Amino acid sequence: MAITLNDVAQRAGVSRSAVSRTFTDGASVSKVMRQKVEDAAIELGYTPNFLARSLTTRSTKLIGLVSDNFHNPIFLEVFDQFTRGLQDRGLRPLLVNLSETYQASSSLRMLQQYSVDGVIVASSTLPPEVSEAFRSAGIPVVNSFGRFSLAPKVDVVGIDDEACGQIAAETLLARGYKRLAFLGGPQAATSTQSRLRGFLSELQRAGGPTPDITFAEAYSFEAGRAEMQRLLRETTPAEAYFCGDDVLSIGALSAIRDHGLRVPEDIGLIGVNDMQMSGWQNINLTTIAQPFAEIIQTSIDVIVDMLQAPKQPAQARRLPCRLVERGTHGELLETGGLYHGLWTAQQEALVGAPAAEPQ
Amino acid sequence: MAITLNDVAQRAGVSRSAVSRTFTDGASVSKVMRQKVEDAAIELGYTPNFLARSLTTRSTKLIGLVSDNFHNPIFLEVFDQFTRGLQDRGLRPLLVNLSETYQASSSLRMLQQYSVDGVIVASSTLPPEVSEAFRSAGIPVVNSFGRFSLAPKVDVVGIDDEACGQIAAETLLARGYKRLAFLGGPQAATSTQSRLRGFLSELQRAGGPTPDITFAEAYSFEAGRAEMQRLLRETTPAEAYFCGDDVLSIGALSAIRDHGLRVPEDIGLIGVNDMQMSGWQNINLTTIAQPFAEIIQTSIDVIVDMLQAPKQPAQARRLPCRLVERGTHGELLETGGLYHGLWTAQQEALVGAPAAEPQ
DNA sequence: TATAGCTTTGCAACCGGTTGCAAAAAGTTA
DNA sequence: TAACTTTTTGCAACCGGTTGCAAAGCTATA
Repeated sequence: MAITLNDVAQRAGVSRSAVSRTFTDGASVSKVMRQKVEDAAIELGYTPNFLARSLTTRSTKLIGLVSDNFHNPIFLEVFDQFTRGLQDRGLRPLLVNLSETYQASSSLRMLQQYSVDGVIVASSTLPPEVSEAFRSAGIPVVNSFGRFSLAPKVDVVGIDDEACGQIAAETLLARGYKRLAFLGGPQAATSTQSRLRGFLSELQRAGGPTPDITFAEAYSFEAGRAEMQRLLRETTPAEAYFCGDDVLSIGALSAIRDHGLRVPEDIGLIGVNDMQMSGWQNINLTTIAQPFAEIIQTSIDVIVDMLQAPKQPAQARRLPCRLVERGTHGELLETGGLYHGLWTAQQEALVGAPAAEPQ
Repeated sequence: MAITLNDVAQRAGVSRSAVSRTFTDGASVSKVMRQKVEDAAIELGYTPNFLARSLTTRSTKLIGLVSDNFHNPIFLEVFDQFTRGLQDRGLRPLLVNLSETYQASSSLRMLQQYSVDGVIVASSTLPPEVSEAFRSAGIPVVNSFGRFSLAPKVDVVGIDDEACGQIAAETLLARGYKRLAFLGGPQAATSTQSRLRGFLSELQRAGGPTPDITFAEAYSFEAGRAEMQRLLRETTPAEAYFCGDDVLSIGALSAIRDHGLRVPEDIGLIGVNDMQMSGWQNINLTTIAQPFAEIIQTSIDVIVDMLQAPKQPAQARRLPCRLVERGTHGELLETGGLYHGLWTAQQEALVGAPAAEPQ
């Protein structure tokens, strides 16, 4: 059926090893030998079988890409960048969809059976145990979009969720909003908790108000919309909301408008992520941008390094996020220039400098 | 390092074949033997190596999932459903991102090297040659979202793009719009051409107007917005537009609103796809729904069948699409009930009955 | 208890590659 | 040309499994 090493060897009248060496970088083959083999290979249309090769080389170039975020539009961008980044380095993503019905443990076994070289867990909502299971099994793993910690059990690349909450607090305070609120993602998600913590601590530090706190059921349009509808129906709405993420913000936005209120005049809104859609002119959401490209690039770098030198101590890396001012928060109250300069300096102090790594 | 067959055999005091048989369905092993082996396997934490196995069984359970649609939000839903559907059948998606910088031919070689059992090309924009290359290489392939043809070279599962254009024409005509226009996706895409053909033929049949015809550069928000901006600036806009797809419609929508016009009062709009976002209350797009779940399920069925009995003659399947009426087209002009009944009957005649398959 | 028939088991070859080792070939130097 | 290096090559074992085949073990029947 398929052309094998043997076929080529026979055709070229050389040994199997010679053919193998021709297709192995750094192996010793003379010019004329290489020529003979390549001619025969081209003639027969031979390409080496990676999986057979992997048996002896112990490297498949397969990377498990596991995620459970198949409903947040931002993840299409994430998958796009991951697949391209991996391809550029000669690695192949084996995609695992870890929705609730699928046991994380079965995905571990499955990826073991395929001898993946490493695993990228791309999710801000999966529990850390998922990534940790891979590490205990001896598989290099990096948790992208995971939560920062000083002594992480696995490598993590993400943003500084607390700083993110602080930026939101500063921004809204500076715009003069008095009654603030936090409309978080799922309460159990670690990212939600950290952002809330940062939000609260900055409000307190600045002597700001105590915000209302509620949580949406998911990082989704429907959940954001439903929760905001409930708030508008059952409570006196706050002047501005710091929302769990962009898609949730957009849901909240639609509820507010349906309720006859204007954004940002009646209610201000600030999201997190800066997905492409947030920049669409009919959405135009003020948001805190995650540096997706950098997170993904760094994650791939980390995995590639681990392939070469496994079992370094795990590190958590946090990358700075930044405010993207669009149309869903109020205008400056103070002179733009002055305030803005101040704010930028503060922000840099907070998140701009590389975070100190644990030991 | 990893536990192998040999380790288990030794531990259980049996032959290697015995261990292999224990983990192979339908092989002959006595109860006590199986017990011994399973005990040892559990004790050591053994799982068989799929790739080694694939060498002899010639089946990797790997399916190449090839796409270039990493910018259209609809494809997140598509990937979600494909990965789950494949997982449910014990297959693993090896993802290939075929953006323009990547040669289709290199992806063929790559998937050959990984001995994939089959390939799903999920794209409405990739040229048919991409899928055909896989088939010529002897790899089972199905082109999801591909164009229907009477004598296809590869299996195709998609919608009836012409019927889709007809539905759009009927719908807009029935709403009383006089000046119609087609704002297609990339002119080169086969889906664009077929939808246009259906749109025109139905207009002609019904004695409708001759529409303006333009094309956006891509199926994207920006492209739709840019093209609609140009139309508003340089032409007298039509009363209603049949747009290439939803994301493009949303771009057009934003341009129209920015231009101070109302939808649907000043301009009507109808898209294609019915992606989740189109149902969001702040978008609320009238659109022609593609039966994504069915297309994906069918595609997987087709591939699975081919794994068992390869090299049937290729078939093109087209699944019916249906109108989803929301807020971006005008109200009925005739009495809702009567007209609506008529329309539904017509629609069923057009697309409801399974299309006759080529021989 | 001997015999036939079925089930279970291990041996050894194989899947498509890689690689350590020693022999052969080629290149250097005197 | 002989002796010594260095490079190239093939042999054979191995990676982690599967499987055809024949021998061994069992059960049923006479």
